[in-house]
Amino acid sequence: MEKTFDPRAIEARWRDTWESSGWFAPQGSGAPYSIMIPPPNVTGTLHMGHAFQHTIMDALTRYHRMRGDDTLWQPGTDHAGIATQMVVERNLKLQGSSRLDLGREKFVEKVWEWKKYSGDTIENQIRRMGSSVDWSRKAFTMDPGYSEAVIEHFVRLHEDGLIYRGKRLVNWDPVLQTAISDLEVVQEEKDGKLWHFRYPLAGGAKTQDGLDYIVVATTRPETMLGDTAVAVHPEDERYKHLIGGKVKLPLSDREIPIVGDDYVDREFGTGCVKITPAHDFNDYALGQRHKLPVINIFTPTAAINDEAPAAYRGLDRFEARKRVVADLEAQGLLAKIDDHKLKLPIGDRSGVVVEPYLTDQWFVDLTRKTLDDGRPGGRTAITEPAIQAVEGGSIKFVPENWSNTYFHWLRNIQDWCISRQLWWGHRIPAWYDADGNIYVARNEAEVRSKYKLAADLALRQDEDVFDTWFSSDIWPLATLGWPRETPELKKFYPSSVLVTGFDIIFFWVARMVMMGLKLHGDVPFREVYVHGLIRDSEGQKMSKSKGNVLDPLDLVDGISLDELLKKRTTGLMKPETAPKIEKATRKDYPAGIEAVGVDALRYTFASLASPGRDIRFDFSRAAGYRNFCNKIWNATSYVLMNCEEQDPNPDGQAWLSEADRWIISRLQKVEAEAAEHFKTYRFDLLSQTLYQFVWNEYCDWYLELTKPTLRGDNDSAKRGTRRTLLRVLETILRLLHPLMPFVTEDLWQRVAPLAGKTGKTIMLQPYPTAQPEKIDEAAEADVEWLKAFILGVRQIRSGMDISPKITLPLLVQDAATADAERIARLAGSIMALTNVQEPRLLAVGEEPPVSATSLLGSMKILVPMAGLIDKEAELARLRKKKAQTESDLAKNLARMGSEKFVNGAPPEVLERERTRIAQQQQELAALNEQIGKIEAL
RNA sequence: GGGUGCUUAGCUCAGUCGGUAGAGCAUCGCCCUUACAAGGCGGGGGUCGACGGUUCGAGCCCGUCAGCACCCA
Repeated sequence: MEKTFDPRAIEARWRDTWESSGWFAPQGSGAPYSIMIPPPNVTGTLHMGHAFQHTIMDALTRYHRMRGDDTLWQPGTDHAGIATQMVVERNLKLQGSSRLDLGREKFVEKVWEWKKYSGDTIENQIRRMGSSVDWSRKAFTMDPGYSEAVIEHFVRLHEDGLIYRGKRLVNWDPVLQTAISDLEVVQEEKDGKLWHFRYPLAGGAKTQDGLDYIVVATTRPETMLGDTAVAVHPEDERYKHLIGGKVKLPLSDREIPIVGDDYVDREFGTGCVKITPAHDFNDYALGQRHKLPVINIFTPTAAINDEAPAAYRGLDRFEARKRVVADLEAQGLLAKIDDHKLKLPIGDRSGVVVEPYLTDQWFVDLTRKTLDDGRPGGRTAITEPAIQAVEGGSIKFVPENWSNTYFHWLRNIQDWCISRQLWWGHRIPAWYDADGNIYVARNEAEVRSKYKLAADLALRQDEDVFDTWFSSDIWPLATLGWPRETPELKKFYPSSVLVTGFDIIFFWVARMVMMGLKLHGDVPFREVYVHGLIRDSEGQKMSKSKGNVLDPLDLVDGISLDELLKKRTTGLMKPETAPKIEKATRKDYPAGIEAVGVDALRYTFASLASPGRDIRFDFSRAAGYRNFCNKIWNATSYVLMNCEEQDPNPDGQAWLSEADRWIISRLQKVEAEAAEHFKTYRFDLLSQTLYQFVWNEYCDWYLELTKPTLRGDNDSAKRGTRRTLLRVLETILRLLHPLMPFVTEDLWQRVAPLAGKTGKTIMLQPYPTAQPEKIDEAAEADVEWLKAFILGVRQIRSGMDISPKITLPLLVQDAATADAERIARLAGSIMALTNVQEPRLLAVGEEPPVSATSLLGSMKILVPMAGLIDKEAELARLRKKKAQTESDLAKNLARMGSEKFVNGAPPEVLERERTRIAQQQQELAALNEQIGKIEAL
């Protein structure tokens, strides 16, 4: 065996074997278990969040596969309409070309090229991480079959009257020139201005103060070109009398009405609000109530269009703002400018301010109870069932409180705008004739037959594509063959669990539930495990622009500082941030990043996966788990060295020592805990339990305790120990395998045959389960006593600074019968682990020589001081111990002295307290006696 | 404005049933002892954000406040 663990070689050895052997495909004879991967966007490469999420899914998948379940992990990728189109457009721009230069067909070809590149990269990353997805079923949201499903999805909803086309105010991204949904708009707080303008009153009207104008306040002066009213609160004494009158809209020379509406906040600004129905959602609603005209003043790129006065036409919205303000000021109509904090709606993809904009779009009805024709509306048919699925427990969120987020959103849901003015995506299956009639069916031929259209009637397909989420919302269905009733669909739908981040509960999770129920009558998954976000060590979100991203494979393989700097500083949207990024990177990773291997990285993710919490990624954790892998490697090396071909008669009679029975007993408890942690998705506790058991119990204590046995000459005991070493190790490897697949497979291949196991791979071996009958409390108590005894001796040695090479004499005073019996049985272990001579029990009344002392219950462990021990050091040690004991004892005495405690606490607590006090008093007496003796020297 | 989560050792975090606070990393001392120096052995380090309440007893339950993060409007 190689001396140290080399993750690279191991990973390379197993990756291909697993996949080419077909072991990732469903095959168990047990119950179906399935996980649908949240399909990564084909926008580039996978980041730490993906690696984290995939670790969890793979751990679950491997666990259930090992349990014999018929396990499917469905892989695939998402075409991610806007996001991918943007990436390709950016690349074109670098080459001096553009989407419009190429035209739709050529552009889409380019995107497919990119998709191939990005998709391959992503697949490769998934493979490298050891993710056991069933590649034979890999899917893409624009595969032909998938596309059919998307069309079916739309047509069915349309046939049920749940899809409509309408002219509505939508969020318009003037850079991408497409509508986007509410969810794709983020509100950002910015410092802005509040401009106050004078609008002259028409018809000689006057305010209460005798002014011939009113003042309106606005954060968006340019929209006044589209104003069609001024609104005041109907109860506002200042303006009440003006309602029904008009103002002369400056610059446009239109007269617009003054209306009263209680939407107006009297406290805000002047209490007079300009109303622009075409460019503000609230104004639009108010306009509808007052039947105001709607004047759209923007082009699709948010420049001023021909509806506005000639002077402003063609100006960009921000340019127009300056001009409007300047012109009003020139006319003496600018009253004042205040600083103002405002919320700006920003497109989450383009990063620019989006405009409320009036266009024709397709919507999914999610809000109507009943349709005009009496059929159920979207609220009844789609939204309510999705709420009920979680309320009624058909779907369970883990952690549970995410269901509140889910409910809140669904209960306040708006109709969903699903059309996008993009080129990359599923073309909407709707056709128009020259008269603007709309026909919806699966294809043009079906349109003609369905609507009985003449063969020569010219039809034009809708240019728009679907919102990406309108295709990913059927991911659990379409990947299994829906709308066809395939065997896979029957078996693996609903999937067992969805593993996802909270950021897409609305975008994706809720929509899958809605559509799964609507289209297939059942929920898409039984549980939703919601994990946190991966952040950097400072708690910042990782992003390219912040320069703090980590490529998971750079942790796996390691990366030099120079390489890392290059990666982080090239291709930045804002190249001027490069020096700052460089500085921060040099600070965080002065020597680059050391390779830790896949297993360690996965284990790190698991250990950090505490529920309801974001994760600060800390490299030192990964390094620690790399060491853990090495520890397992070396422990295996020891076991093999001592077990391989060591026993000519391995099946012979075996006697199990206390240590053997102890580790077997402990193993049962660990197995039970592991099962519990998997069930509750506590990968952090799982990793901790296994780490603790392997390192602190198996390696630190058990392996050490086997040494004297294996050096001894009791064949039966040696055989028992070898057998236990092997069997426990083999079990440990299986326990760890879902979290660290590579090293466990590699080691299992060597260990399993010796442990009497056969099989081509660990990944299809049964996951260990506890056998309660092997729990041995007596052996556990023996070993706990032994550990305490050994610790006592070691504390003396360490406290006295005695070299580990010196074999110490050892005396024991005041040993109880049970202690004496244990000493007799376990002396070999004590001697081996502490390098002492055989302990000698002092007879009753026998005066011991002056010694350094450790207490174990009522028993004193003594190391005679002659020639070995520093008087002052021992005194210091004893006094420290005494101080601790005194302080604890004082606390406990105070508690027992409290009447309230004595009267109120249950008897068992009081009993425990009394025992504790008695022990501490005894200990204190012993310490005092010992201190006195040494002081007297 | 409404909501959620967080605040525990120098750092990153566990803490289940309310019963004397744990891990990893870092740190200090000794040790290259035949599985492992990516290691072994031993040690130090905490007013559990603040205040109040419930309780015999609170890191944990309740309330108020502060700070941080996120979500929604």
